[in-house]
Amino acid sequence: MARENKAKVNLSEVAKAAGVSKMTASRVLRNASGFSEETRQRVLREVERLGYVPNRIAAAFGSEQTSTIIGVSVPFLSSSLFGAVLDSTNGALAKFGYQTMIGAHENSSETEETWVKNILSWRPAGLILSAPRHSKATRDLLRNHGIPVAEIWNLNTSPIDLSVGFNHYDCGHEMALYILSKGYRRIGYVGADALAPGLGALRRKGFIAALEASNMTFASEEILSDRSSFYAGFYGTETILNRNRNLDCIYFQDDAMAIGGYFYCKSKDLRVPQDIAIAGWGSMEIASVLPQRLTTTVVSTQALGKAAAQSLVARIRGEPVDDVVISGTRLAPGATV
Amino acid sequence: MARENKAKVNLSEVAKAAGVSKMTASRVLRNASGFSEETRQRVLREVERLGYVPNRIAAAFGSEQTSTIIGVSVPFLSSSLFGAVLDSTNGALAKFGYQTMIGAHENSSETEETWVKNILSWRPAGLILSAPRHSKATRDLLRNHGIPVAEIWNLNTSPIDLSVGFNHYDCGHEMALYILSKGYRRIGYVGADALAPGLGALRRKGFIAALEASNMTFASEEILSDRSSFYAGFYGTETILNRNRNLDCIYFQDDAMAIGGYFYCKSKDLRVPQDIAIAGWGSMEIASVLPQRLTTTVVSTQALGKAAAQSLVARIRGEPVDDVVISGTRLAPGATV
DNA sequence: CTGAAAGCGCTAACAC
DNA sequence: GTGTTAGCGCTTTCAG
Repeated sequence: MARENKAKVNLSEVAKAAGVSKMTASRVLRNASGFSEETRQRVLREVERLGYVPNRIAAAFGSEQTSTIIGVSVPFLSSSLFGAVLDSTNGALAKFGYQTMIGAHENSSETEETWVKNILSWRPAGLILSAPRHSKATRDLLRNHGIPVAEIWNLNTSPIDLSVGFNHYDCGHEMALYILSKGYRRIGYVGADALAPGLGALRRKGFIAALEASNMTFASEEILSDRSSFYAGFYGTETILNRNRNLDCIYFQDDAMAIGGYFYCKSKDLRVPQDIAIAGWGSMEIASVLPQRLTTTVVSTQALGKAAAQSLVARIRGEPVDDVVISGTRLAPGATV
Repeated sequence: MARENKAKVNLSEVAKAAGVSKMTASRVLRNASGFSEETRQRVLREVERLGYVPNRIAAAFGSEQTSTIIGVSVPFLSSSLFGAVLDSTNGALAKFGYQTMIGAHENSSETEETWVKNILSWRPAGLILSAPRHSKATRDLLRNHGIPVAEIWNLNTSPIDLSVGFNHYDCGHEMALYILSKGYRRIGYVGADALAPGLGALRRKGFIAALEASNMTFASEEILSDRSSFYAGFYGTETILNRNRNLDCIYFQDDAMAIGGYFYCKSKDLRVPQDIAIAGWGSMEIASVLPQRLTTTVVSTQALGKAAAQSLVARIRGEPVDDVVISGTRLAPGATV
């Protein structure tokens, strides 16, 4: 089946058919002012009849020199946390009339840089970035372009432009205090971002700071060179417990790993939290059906995504916005600590 | 911080700086032929020096009348199954030099139609759709445009253009035969797509066909008006078991629901599969850490996404492709049936 | 191997 | 309320 060129109807033809000028037709379609109701009707009828599909490429080109495309980059499109962010961001942006162009940076600044360069050539109205760090080239590029940019996920107090994020450091710090308050003293850490430290590393730092304030430190750590997953948590827990059978609590990089760890413990008939306590971060839907409620930090990825979209759009429109927005988190005590 | 207009460097300036014509610079940048190595060096040096960012909007506009944008629509961006599809599709498309523009149709033909109309105005090179059905308007629009379209997820034997999918009907049929072979006779079904039947409904049909061949039918069904989730499975199982305590097996719409159901059963101290057997569809990463291996149909969302991207690109390039590609599925017997 | 001219489909600016 | 005139930054001819 060869590709043919159909759908060639353009504004001129619509205008001609409606007996008006291109300009008037254009105004009607953009809902600008400057046409009578009767004209409107006539133009819209022809649009319908001819099956006219506007050409946004031409529109973006011929006008403001910036499209209604918004580039959104996340670590992985298959991440459950970022999937929710994408969903709410995309929904909010669509309502504002923007289209989402996606990218997966895989926690690599280089991959992100390549993507940014690429996406900028589409003259997007704005960008949403989620990587904890950007290469210098990326930062320079964005600054020079003067394009609205919302950095999300991490809270960046001196953002390129805008920042909407969670305070990961505080999350870790708070969880450490909670765990200490419950009397645990031989605490381990299991993560999976050895190759490309993400925000889990920042939570870990906050956690360690709280430990050190009590003259403690992690009794053991296991940071895999992997991507966070249920199985990584399972395996990491097996490894750390085989090395250090004394642990009475493990803080995990996130809930997926914590749940994996939980099931490892269960598979060894360890009682949670009596034999070993478990804490995660992030909250996952599956937690609602598990036998025990997981102690974790609850975050609203949906709220974050929406807030980011709103801030970015406000910035694009030149409306006043806070440069830094903190998205709330809440330590949710469960039955596993 | 007001938005300024920087990065105004365009091809002309690069060309002038390099002492060549726009055309030559253009050729170098597109890696077309027709320039000397020395010219190439000079142009690239100026590109670097001036921080030139190509304008793809102008390029798409000025040339083939079709961009390198590919529109990809999935039910939800936060779905774990479709997240994986998106990830592999996006990765494959990026390698081919395409950009992904996303949409979430939420299992509504209307939402999809709106999105398709919108996306077509970007003159995409192709589209990937995942909805089981499209509105007539959508189908007409796509046919008239003659744009390459890959319909994924469901296997459509008479696709608009291309189809890459799983044979959901067969999946259900096969699972029914397996369950029957294990001696189960009082089988229930739990789903969550009452409002907008998706492909789970097709698996259910295949399952029923196999039951009917044995003069049986579902002993009980519970199809929630909800979105599939772990909790929906938990709750649906509670509902169906309260209504019919005789069931010896439940076939779930998908793994998320099956896992939710599994934990409901566990919470009631039901033995699986002795008291009640459980089967799902789709395979999820968490299955690797559960106490019992779930009996399910394993599908490769990654393979599907990649295959779809490859077929679509081949079609765009005018290379020969199979119109219909079946992505394999495999019944994986576990410990829950 | 290189360049000049034309034009893609739309919108901004200005006239009427 | 409506039309006219340019021109956005590229690429596609077509000449050299």
